[in-house]
Amino acid sequence: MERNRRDLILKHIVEHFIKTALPVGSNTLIDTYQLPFSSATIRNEMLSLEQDGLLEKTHTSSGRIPSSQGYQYYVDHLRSKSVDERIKQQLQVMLSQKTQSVTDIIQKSSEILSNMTKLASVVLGPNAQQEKLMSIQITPLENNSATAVFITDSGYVENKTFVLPTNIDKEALADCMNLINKRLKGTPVANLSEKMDAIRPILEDYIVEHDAVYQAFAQAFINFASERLKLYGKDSLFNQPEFAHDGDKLRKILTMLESPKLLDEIHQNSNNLTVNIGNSQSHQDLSIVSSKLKMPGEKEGRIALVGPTRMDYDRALSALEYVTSMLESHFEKHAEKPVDKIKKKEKKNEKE
Amino acid sequence: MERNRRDLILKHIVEHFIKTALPVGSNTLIDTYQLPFSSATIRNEMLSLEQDGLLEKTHTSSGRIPSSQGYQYYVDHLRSKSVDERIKQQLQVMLSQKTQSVTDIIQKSSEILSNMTKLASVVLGPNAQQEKLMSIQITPLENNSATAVFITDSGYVENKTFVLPTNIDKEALADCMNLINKRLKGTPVANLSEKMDAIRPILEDYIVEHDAVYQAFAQAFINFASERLKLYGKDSLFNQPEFAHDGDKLRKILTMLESPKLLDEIHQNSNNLTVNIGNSQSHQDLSIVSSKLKMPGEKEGRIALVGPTRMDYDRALSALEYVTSMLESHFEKHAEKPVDKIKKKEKKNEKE
DNA sequence: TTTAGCACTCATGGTAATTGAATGCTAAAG
DNA sequence: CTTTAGCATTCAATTACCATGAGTGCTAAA
Repeated sequence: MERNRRDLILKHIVEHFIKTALPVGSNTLIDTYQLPFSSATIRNEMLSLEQDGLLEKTHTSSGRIPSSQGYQYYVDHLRSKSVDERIKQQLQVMLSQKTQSVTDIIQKSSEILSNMTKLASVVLGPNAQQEKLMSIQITPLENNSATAVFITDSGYVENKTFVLPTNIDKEALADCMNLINKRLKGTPVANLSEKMDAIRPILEDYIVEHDAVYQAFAQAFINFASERLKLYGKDSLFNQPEFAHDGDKLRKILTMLESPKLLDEIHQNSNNLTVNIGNSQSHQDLSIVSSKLKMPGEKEGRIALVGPTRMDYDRALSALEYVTSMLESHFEKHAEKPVDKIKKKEKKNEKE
Repeated sequence: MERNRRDLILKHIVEHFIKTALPVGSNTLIDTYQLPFSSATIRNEMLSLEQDGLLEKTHTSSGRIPSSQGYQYYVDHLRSKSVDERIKQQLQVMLSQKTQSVTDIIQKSSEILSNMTKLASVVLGPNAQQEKLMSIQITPLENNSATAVFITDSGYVENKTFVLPTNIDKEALADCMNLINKRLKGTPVANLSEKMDAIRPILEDYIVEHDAVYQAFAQAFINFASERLKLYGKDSLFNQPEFAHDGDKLRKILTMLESPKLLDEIHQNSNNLTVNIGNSQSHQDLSIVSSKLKMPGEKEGRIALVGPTRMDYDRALSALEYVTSMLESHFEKHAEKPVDKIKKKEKKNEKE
């Protein structure tokens, strides 16, 4: 009973503060939630909660706000784990659309998440370093140039356009491409530069400035190394009152959102679901919740929601859990019973 | 003589206001620039300038700030057209590096511009609608999926990953790809959906859910339509005093910067060099200067600098003009005398 | 035509004075 | 032993007020 009241009060404080962004006092609490205790009782509990490090005061005679620990406790024991019906709906509608690529789906999911939670959502693709190069294709364009397209086994595409001599022999080009393809196919991205080194002598036969080409390719490979990251709903953060009238803070956060530090922080987590409340060395007033996402082909990515420490953890976590689990089962389902898109000519009659 | 003084005063007011972001009064003007007139004279001129709509007051007894017209007049007649040496240097260093793709070069130029002007720089690629499809390649990946890569004649690459049946026949896939390739190669992006329609009956031979595939491809083609846009140095704007302590305004601007309206606005200009001072319906306190950029292959893009109405127009315009003209001549030079990257085996001896 | 002088305006910044939401504590009531 | 009522106290936030000074427009003299 006692424990219950304590928890109840903490829960209400956290949730009320999440809504209002204002320190919450004993009377407000009673008035809004019609608790069957007196303000004094609440105050006593709050004092105890504060002594245990779950609450904080902004100044001597202010209401309480949750501390990081308070949030953590709330997340661990108190949140209601209720998934917003609108998210379920939207996700279902989205997933029911056919002909979507994996990245399309993830992107749209991320947008839904961002819209519904009013948080910035970050998608971290699988680490390209572990992927294998599937194909290199060089396509001659008009005007003395050619585009090289690199594809990894998970379907990640990187491309680079080069200027070529006007009188380039197409055969030589094709030869060159075949050579490179043969040697590099299947190589993990991480070992690409190494392998490039090995072909270098052979390259010299085809290419005058083999050093230049080497560097150019190496550059393209480095691009693979940069994490594949998408950021959605950055704007949502603007509407958070804690940032609205503090241009300075807002600025810091926005720059931070695009810094690699954030990536590191998210990427380091390998747990299924992680919550990072204000611990973020990158910025104090920021919290990150993230979830692992198994993608087709044994690849693993992460989806994260980033927002102010005072974020609606219940909503964010529930939504995140729901979305990732739905996505995973969707991917599984479609791996087993794939959409019959392409068939042999002979199978035509099986249609429908 | 009179006209001269008037202009001189206007010039100083504009430039001083650009520096300080503070309304500038008669005394300040004399003190800072040691003008050989009395404050009263300046005041008279300022009054006249105000009556002509070139200056404004923030309140009855404040100094003057330039109006949009004032800026416009300054841009048209008063600016010194001096190019910062550092830009020349940086650009030269950048261009001297070999093995850079066209987009690399443009991107880096844009970054230099943004750094040097402290403005956000926007790069608008050529309108993909006018480009022709050069090649469609479908690469089967592991795990029942395949990536389709579309390349236009200017080297723009679009890709899409699909899930495929586990038991897909590679031959059928190759056939299908060859068919699509044959029929679609050379088609302007704008006519792509139309042409797709034509192949539809043939597609049915290969593909069960030809409608799904049709839609999927159509979707990819639509992506071409979306302007190819890069935004750099957004952060630079944060440091502008007019936004620094007005989170609300900053928010509006940032959202605006990523809205399609901006694109439209930039894209509608076809002039060599355009200045858009506060006219922008998208946002009042924003100015856009943009310049046409001829890219290799008769393609045209635009580079724009976006910033507060109170931006250093001289610096911005000069830098923009300089950079675009340098880029164009660089592209021309390398079209005529291209880097000899690839050669036929037989030509090996010509090396160096 | 220019300038000196002057009265006037008004944003800016600082210092009270006031308010009120919250607290902690004590002592009584359950 | 727990809860509650009552009360003095604290302190952020709001408001009021005043002084400052940069700036203006206007008039009259140079």
